[in-house]
Amino acid sequence: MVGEGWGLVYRRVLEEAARLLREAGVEAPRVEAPRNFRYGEASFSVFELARRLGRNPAELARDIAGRIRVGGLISGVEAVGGYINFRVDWRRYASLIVSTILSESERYGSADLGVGKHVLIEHTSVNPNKPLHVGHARNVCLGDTLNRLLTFLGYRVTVLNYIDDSGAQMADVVLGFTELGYSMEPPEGVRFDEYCGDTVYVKVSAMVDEDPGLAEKRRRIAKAIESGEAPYYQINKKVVDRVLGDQLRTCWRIGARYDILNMESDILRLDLWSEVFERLRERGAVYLAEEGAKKGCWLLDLSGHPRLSKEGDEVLVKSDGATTYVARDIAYAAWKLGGVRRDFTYRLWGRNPDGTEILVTDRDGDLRRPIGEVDLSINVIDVRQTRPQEIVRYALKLLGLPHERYIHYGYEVVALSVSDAVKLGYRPRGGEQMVHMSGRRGLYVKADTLLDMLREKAAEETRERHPDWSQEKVESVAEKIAVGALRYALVKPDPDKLIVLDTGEIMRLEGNTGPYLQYSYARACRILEKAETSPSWEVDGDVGEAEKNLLRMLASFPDAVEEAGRNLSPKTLANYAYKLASEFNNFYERVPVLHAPEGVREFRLGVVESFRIVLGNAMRILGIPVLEEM
RNA sequence: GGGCCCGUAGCUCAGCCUGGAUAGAGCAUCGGCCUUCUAAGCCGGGGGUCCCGGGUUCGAAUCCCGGCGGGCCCGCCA
Repeated sequence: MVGEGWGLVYRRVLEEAARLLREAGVEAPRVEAPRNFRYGEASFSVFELARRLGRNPAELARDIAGRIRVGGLISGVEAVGGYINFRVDWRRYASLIVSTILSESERYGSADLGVGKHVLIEHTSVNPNKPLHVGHARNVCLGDTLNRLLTFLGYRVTVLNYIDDSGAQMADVVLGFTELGYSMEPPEGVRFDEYCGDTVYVKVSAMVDEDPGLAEKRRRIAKAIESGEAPYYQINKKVVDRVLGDQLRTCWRIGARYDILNMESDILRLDLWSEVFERLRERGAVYLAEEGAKKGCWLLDLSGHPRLSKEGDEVLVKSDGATTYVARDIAYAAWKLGGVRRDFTYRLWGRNPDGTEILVTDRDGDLRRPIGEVDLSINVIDVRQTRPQEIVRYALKLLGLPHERYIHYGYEVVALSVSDAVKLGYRPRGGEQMVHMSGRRGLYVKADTLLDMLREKAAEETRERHPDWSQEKVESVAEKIAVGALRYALVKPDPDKLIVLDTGEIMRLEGNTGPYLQYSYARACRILEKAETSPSWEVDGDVGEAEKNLLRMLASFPDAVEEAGRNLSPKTLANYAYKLASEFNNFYERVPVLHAPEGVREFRLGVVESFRIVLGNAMRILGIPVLEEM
C-alpha cells in the first residue's frame, strides 16, 4: 500500500473518522467521502450494521453519533437518516492541505506503490512502411501515459517498441522501389515515411491486388528479405531505418520516449522460438497433426482453456516448417518474462529528446541489456488482437511462466467519420456511421496532419488574443496547445470505446479539452507572477465554499493517482484533472486573490500555488505540455 | 454459429471495478457576467423508460442471468 507521509491528507480525515467510530463501538467501520460535500468530509453508512443488529437505521445512527467525542481534524458529527456525517475543522484542514502540497511539490501525489518493481511497456509498434495515423497516436498516447503514470508511482519502466521489419507490408514497398520504378527519394518537402505510406504502399498494394504476377514477385521479395538476399535485404533495411526515424519524430512530437526497439528480424535470427518450442513439446502443450486439414502442422493444445478451446487448436508451425505470427509472439513474450536463456545484443540507435538512450536490437551489436525480473509486461495493442494475445498468454501458462504478469492492454480503434472518409476519397455505401481506417487503401488521417491542423487553429486564436507576441512565441505556444489537445482527446475516453474521429469536432479548443487544463494552469501562473508577497499555508479568517471545493480536489490527488495506477487507467487522471481545473476556474471567478486583504491574500496565494503544483503534476503524467501563458 | 466489447440528456461521453442520500460533464440551445488576478473562462434555464425483461439486496445505472441493437475477432496472413 501507499506509504506514510505522501500527501495523504484526505485519507487522514477518513482515518480519524473511522477511529472515532471504533471508539464509539463500531467494528471495522467503512468510512467514505460523501457523494455530496454538503454532508461534510467523511461519511459512514449504518444500513448494513442496522440490519445485522436488527435495528432502525436512523435511530442507530443517532445513537452512535451521540457517543462520539470529536477531536483532531474532526470538528463535528451528525446523524442524517442512516448516515453519520463528519465535519472538519477547516482552518486546520486547509492549512494542512496547502502545507503538504507546498512542501512535497512535484512529488505530491506520488507513492511508493511501485518501488523496487520493474515494468515493461510495449507500445507504438507501427509497421515501418508508413507514417503514424491517429489510431496509432491513440496507442502511443495510452502507452506513454502509462509509462509516465507508473514512473510517477515509483516503478522502473522499460519502454519497448516492436518493429515488424519483415513481412508482406515491407515487401510491398520494396517491390515498388526495386521493380516498379519508384524513386527512393521522396519529392521535395515530403517526409520519407509519408511518401512511403501515402504513395508507394497505397499504389503498389492496389497494383498487387490487380496483378497475380506482382503478388508472386512480392512473395519472393518477402522471402528474400528474410533470408538476407541482396539487394532486397539491404533496400528493406534502408527503408526501415528511414521510416522508423520519421515515425519516431512524430512520437517525440507527441511526447513519447523509448528505451528499446525490438526488430522482428532479430527475434527471428536469435531463434527464441526453437528454445520455446522445445519446452512446449516437453510439457506436452503442442502436438503434430497427423491428419485432417491441418495435417503436418504443430498445434498448440487449447483444450484446457474455457473460451479458446471452442475455436480449435492454434497452428504454431506450418506444414512447410515456418512459424506463424502467434508462435513468434509466444517466443517473444517468453523472452519478456525472462523465460528463455538466449538474449539480444544491442547497439545505440539514438537518443530521446530528454537525452536518454534508445537501443536497438542488433546481432552485431556489442551492448547487452538483460531485462531481468519483470513484475508486469504491458502490451498496448488494439482490441482486434485480443484472441491472439489470449493465446500467447495461455501458452505462457503452459510454459510454466508467470502468465498473470502478461497484460494485453487492449483499446478500441479510431475510425473516420463518414464525412472525413469521403474527403479522403471514400465512396459511402449509405447507412454507415463510420469508416475504419486502412493504410493499404489510403483511408487514414495522419497524426502529424491532425497536429498541424490543431496547431494552425491554436495559432490563429493565439494571434488574436496576443497581437503583440512574436511569430516564434505564437508558434511555440500553438504547438503545445495542439499536443495537449490531441493527447487529452485520445486518453480521456474509455479504451473500450471506439473513437469516431471527426476533424471538425476535434478542433474544439474549449470545454472539456486539453487546452482547458493548459488555460487554467496559465491563469494560476499569472496570479502568482503578479503577486508581491509569498504564498503561505497560514489560514487567516474563514475558508469559503469555493476554496473548500478546490482544496478538496487538491487533497484527493494522491487517491486519483493511486486509482489510475491500480487500474492502469489514464482516463481516471484526465477526468480528475478536468474537475480540478473546473474547481479552480470557479474559485478564480469568485474569490479575489491579489485584491484580498493582507493575511488572507497570502493563504489564497498558497491555494493558487498548490493548484499550480497539482495540476502541473497531473498534466505531466498525462503528457500535456504546461504553459505559463496562452 | 462461437467469443470479446459497447448501449446513460438532441450529439459526444463520465459514473459501473469497490451497490447507498436529488444520475453528472462537454457540445448544441436559451438567458446572464469583461472599469477587479487572461471571457480558450464563469453562472443559470430547458433537456433522462440509465437499451429491454427477470433475479440478488433494506437499497441496483452499478452485481448476476436472459434478450435486443451496434462494433470487433474466429486463416497453414502478419
